[in-house]
Amino acid sequence: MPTESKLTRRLRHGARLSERDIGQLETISASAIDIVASTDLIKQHDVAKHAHIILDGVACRYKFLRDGRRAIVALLLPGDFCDLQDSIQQKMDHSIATLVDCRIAKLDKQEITRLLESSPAIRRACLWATMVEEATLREWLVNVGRRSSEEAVAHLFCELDARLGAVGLARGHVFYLPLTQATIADVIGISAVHVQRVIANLKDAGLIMLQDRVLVIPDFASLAEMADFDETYLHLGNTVGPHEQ
Amino acid sequence: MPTESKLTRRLRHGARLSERDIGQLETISASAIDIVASTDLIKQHDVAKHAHIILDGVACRYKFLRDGRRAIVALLLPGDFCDLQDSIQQKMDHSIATLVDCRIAKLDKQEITRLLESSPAIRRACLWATMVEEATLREWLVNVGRRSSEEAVAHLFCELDARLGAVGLARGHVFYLPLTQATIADVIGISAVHVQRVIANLKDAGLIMLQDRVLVIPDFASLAEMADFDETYLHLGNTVGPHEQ
DNA sequence: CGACGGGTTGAGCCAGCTCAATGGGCGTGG
DNA sequence: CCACGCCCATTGAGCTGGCTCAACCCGTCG
Repeated sequence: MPTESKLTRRLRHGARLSERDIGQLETISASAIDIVASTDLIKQHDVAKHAHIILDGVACRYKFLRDGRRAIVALLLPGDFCDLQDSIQQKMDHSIATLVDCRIAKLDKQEITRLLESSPAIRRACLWATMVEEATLREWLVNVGRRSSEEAVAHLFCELDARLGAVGLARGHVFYLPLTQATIADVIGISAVHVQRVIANLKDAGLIMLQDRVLVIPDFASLAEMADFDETYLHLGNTVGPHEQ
Repeated sequence: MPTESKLTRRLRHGARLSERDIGQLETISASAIDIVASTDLIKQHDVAKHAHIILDGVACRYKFLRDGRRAIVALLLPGDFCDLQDSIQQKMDHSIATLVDCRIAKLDKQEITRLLESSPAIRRACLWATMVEEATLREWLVNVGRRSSEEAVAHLFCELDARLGAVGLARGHVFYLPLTQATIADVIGISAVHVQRVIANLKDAGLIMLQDRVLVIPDFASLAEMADFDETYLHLGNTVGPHEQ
């Protein structure tokens, strides 16, 4: 099945899905709509009416401080839920925006409930996704709080490689990196110009190649080593699905 | 009821609990045991066998980097669950340790299941607690990534005031602060020496008083203002329970 | 009484910041 | 088709918040 959606590919890592489950997910994926870059899906203080699922492109959760500083607190990649739990909740404590053109499925509360009640495997997969998201937040906190900027950027690249690889968007440690330096800066908590210098250093050290948004990690082990990257927190372990092709 | 446990007090913020629910929670609370400071409850890479609930004292989630740097990624206060979801999960991606002497309830998987299935209100409260934890992680990420060290420490104090207040451990913006400067440093991602200077500045500015571990916030609004503290993310809004005495 | 865990203080250093200017790619309007 | 503007990356120069190292102090506990 060459057309299996990113959502299915992602959730396969969280639970063993039946044919019927996959059918469900594919139906949802098929309903996705296009949304252009830099659109807010939900704004802080709004009440979430639907959940969003990214099928193509990249979005982020972010917060602004009064003086305009921005912090990005999550990157949402294909296969990721944006607000499974948030949509149950009351007021959003952050905003969500697309970073590039995206294809996104929207589910209202009813559809979410129906999805969650349709099968234990799907429920398990969604719970898994939530836990992975929380674990990722913790790892980012380490990244921002205790790693040098070079380690932090390297760590981010390792994480993206793993996460994109898990949905088939990275092969052989080569992938399209859809982030501007300013975006990376707001993820790591440093300035945009410093991102530039850090990337230059990583290039000089031969740890990465990056041109026209294509990132190549020639020796993943070295990069992971300098970044202190340990992918346990992504919990991709129980990969069940086919590593076809 | 002067002896209502911190667990009950905390979960009241997440759902309207019945007498029966409270009975459950009080039974659990009564089974708590004492654990001395600086004990690991669970270590990274272990598989969680039980969930822990803090009833007294403070614990933290933390991670070490290879070179010994430490990052604290959560503070666990009375009424907090340590690992509701983790205990469903496989390998821990972080450790949990007590920071001071604690009273802690341990639940094995069976007891967790029984608790969650005992009532929808309790289920809702636990879901709420999980979402608040995630929201707190996001706010910390902002703190560490985009706030100055003074703002960050001030923000932490505001958060602790709100969280401790929610379980009756802070009154009139005065509370016992059970953290060493080194601990605060690992929360904020700065050095212990610098914590000292930051606290000195906050004192000089008249924003806090701190002596013998007792923190007084004479003018909460001012501190919150400089810290850019907005307590939405703690979702204490739907307080239902009695604000007695 | 010595050791140890915290807090406090000083001095010098450096990672990462700000400000500023430059250049390329691309879309839009004339 | 060109010109303009905008977004993004790049580079230089000087500044500073927070760091490290190193004392020293105090209270507590064995």
